[in-house]
Amino acid sequence: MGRSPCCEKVGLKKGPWTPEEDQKLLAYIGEHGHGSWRALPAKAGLQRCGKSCRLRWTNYLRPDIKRGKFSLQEEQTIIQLHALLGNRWSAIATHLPKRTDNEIKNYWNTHLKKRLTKMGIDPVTHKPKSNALSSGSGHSKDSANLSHMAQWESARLEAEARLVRESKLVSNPIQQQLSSTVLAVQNISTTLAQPVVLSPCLDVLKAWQGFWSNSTSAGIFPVAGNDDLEFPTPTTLNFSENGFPDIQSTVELNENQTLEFAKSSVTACGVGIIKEVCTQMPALKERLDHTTALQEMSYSTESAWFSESYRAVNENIMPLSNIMDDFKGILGCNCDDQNSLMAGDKLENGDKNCSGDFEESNYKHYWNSVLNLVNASSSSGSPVF
DNA sequence: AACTTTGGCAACCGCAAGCTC
DNA sequence: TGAGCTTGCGGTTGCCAAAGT
Repeated sequence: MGRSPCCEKVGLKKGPWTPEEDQKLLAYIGEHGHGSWRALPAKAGLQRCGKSCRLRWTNYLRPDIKRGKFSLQEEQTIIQLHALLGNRWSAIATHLPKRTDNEIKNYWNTHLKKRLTKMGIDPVTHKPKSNALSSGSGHSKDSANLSHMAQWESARLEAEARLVRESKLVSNPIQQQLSSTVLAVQNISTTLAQPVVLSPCLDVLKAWQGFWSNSTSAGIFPVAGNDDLEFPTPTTLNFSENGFPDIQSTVELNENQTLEFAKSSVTACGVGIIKEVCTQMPALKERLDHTTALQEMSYSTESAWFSESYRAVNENIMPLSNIMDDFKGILGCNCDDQNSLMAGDKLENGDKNCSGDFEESNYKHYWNSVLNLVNASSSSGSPVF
């Protein structure tokens, strides 16, 4: 690839920006917008490369940047998102309005990472160091499940961020609908800042819940008996008291049902996680095809992708039980005990919990302890912080 | 007061993905 | 289709000021 270096020309200035340079850059962007960054320096009369200008603008000069000390809320958000996303600073930054990824990255490296280390928590794994070292035989599966949790959440957050960006640029009915969906999902995401760990099953299963609920209310599936979430025979998709599905047998979808599922999935949890679901299920992806009936949803690459995916489910009459098994396998959780997880009940041996509960419980307790320490130290001036 | 170490942060570097032609 | 270009991202560096000796 003949990629030309950014600052190949001799004579281009590097290093700290002067107030005069800042003024030139601000004035030019204020009047013309940045346009092509590569062409900007010459037009603005700057002896800088375009990349340097872009960095200066995005990390310092942009008017919507909040500077100064990070609030406790922001710290909590960073720590929790980092546990889920790792060093994906741009994704984390989307949840911290007016903070740049560079600023968050610096703050993590200079403050938060050290704090966690002092607390005996591995800032990479977010586990107590002793646990991280002794993650032995019995927990390997749990660790894998936890990894899946992080991957799912990561994919979802990235999709959210992408959709938010896109929604600012594109305006069509589907995008607007997605934008509102993203906002709703972000509201859910903000609960990450609370000392409660959301079950990784939540969004996916909400999609299923929404799907079945909408399908029955829309008459796509006949409802025998009542309007609640119980499912009629011969299908045996049941919902527990907390409203989460327990698929026990095969359900076949026609194209209309598939479309309804797609729509309700978007409504329930956004496109990103559905896409990730299908990514995790090669059987779906392998059978992708095109269909005019579902192309009405194809306003964006992602919606097209996932509508096609679910058409593939339809065409091959893939048993939903198989899909749900895949969900469970990916998540490592059957969500039978959603309430106890959400309520923070202590898990004990013998409980009917999913395979990932041990790790999830530890995870939850970890967050609580982290946040308690953060809160305590901020109020008492503890040397820990 | 002079020197060294540490902390904080802006900026740079290189890679990769997406876009355009 | 693929080369070249643009942009975004994450890791790293280097400068400067504060703190420590």
